[in-house]
Amino acid sequence: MQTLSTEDYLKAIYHASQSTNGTVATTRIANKIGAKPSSVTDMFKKLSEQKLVKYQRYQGVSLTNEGVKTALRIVRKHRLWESFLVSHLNFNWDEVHQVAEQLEHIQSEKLTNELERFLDYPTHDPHGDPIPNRALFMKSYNKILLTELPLNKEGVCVGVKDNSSDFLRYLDRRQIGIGTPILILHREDFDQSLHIQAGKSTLMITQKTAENIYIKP
Amino acid sequence: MQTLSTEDYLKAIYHASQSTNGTVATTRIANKIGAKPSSVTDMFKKLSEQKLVKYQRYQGVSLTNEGVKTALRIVRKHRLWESFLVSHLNFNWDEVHQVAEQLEHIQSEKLTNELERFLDYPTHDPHGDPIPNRALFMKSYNKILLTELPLNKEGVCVGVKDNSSDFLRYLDRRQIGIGTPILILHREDFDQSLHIQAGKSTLMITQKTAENIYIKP
DNA sequence: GAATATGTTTAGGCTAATCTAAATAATTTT
DNA sequence: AAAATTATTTAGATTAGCCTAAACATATTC
Repeated sequence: MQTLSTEDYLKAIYHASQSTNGTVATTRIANKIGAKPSSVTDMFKKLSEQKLVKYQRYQGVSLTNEGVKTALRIVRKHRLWESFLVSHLNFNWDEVHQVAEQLEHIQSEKLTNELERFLDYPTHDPHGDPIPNRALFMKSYNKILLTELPLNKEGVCVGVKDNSSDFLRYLDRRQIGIGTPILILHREDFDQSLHIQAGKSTLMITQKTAENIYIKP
Repeated sequence: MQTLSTEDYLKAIYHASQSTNGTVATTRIANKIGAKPSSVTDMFKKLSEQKLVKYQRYQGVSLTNEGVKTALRIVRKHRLWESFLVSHLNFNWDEVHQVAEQLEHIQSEKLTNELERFLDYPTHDPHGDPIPNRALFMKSYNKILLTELPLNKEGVCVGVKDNSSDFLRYLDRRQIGIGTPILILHREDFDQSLHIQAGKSTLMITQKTAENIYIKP
């Protein structure tokens, strides 16, 4: 049985390790969690005793198999709750994160599994991220960044990299969301800004925006 | 903003004070919470500083108006979640308590209010207890104990006093639930056991059982 | 490769919520 | 109303999770 805090650490380590092939540095987690590096070191030791991470002084941590499982159980709950909030409780995709951060800690296997059934076994959350199933297995689309989409080849928006409220609301205003078909009409060499067709409207977006949109070609 | 623990104390004090006209003794809360009386004394002092309770050494506590409001907000969440679990997630009425104890601490007004809308503004939870509305107002039936129902006068089961899983499952087996019409056919003077008509079946129940069933005459 | 900068850990403290054991107040019994 | 019992509070300790400041490794720069 984990505490709130250890669950937060495991989830943070899991997410951080996705982009770094396994091992994660102390400061990285300190920033994610909002704690000082010294506190993170303490927690690394504690998690290490519980065999949830492998830890060597000055070398960062990596999750053990048990640690990955625990993290995925939390990710599963987080994404199921986000889906519920959007599909049944009128939440917008930029509002769900904070509440799901609380709901992901609720301990009840029956609750999680029944919620999944009630939502009809969703495979992706409102931001396009894959939801682990009961066996903690998930498959993600093989997606690319919008910046990598060839000119005049149609793709579909299947996710976002930046989950901040600011970015998501910006996309709302541009009428870009999960499922929106997108086509690059022109790439401006000068500043890499893109002229795109998104759904029915054509519009201009910056490189920074394009770098945060995932596309299935 | 309250901690998990202060919320538990406020709820416990609220429930205890229902049967004692306001003031509640230290030991009473210690038993409810599962803590030692000395810990309860500490918490009473803390809640008193926050003006959520009135506390005088050796005289027990009573909730202030603010304290009552905070407690009712938690009761509201608890009962809404219980309703959700039973109506949409296939939970039985004896299984919901433990999970609702966790869900009641989730902080999001929007979540609570949207859940209430989604459930179509329920007035009572699966055990027949009234659900405070957004303004924290609730009205309960004027109900009596089954032991007080006159012979041959029909009433309807509208709640239970004992919420233990054992008792609720016993009622399930006897096919007694919220809404079941009940009639006392005969009262045995010797041991106060009752011969009753419950729905379509007639059966025998002990005085102890009858003392834990609420009836609207 | 020595000097500097950056990242990490250790040592020692703090707070919230709990505990045990002893002291004190209130209540009940004789 | 004194004695005995029960309830409550105080004093001092413990644990988890965090902090700051200082010490120590590692990485980077010259």
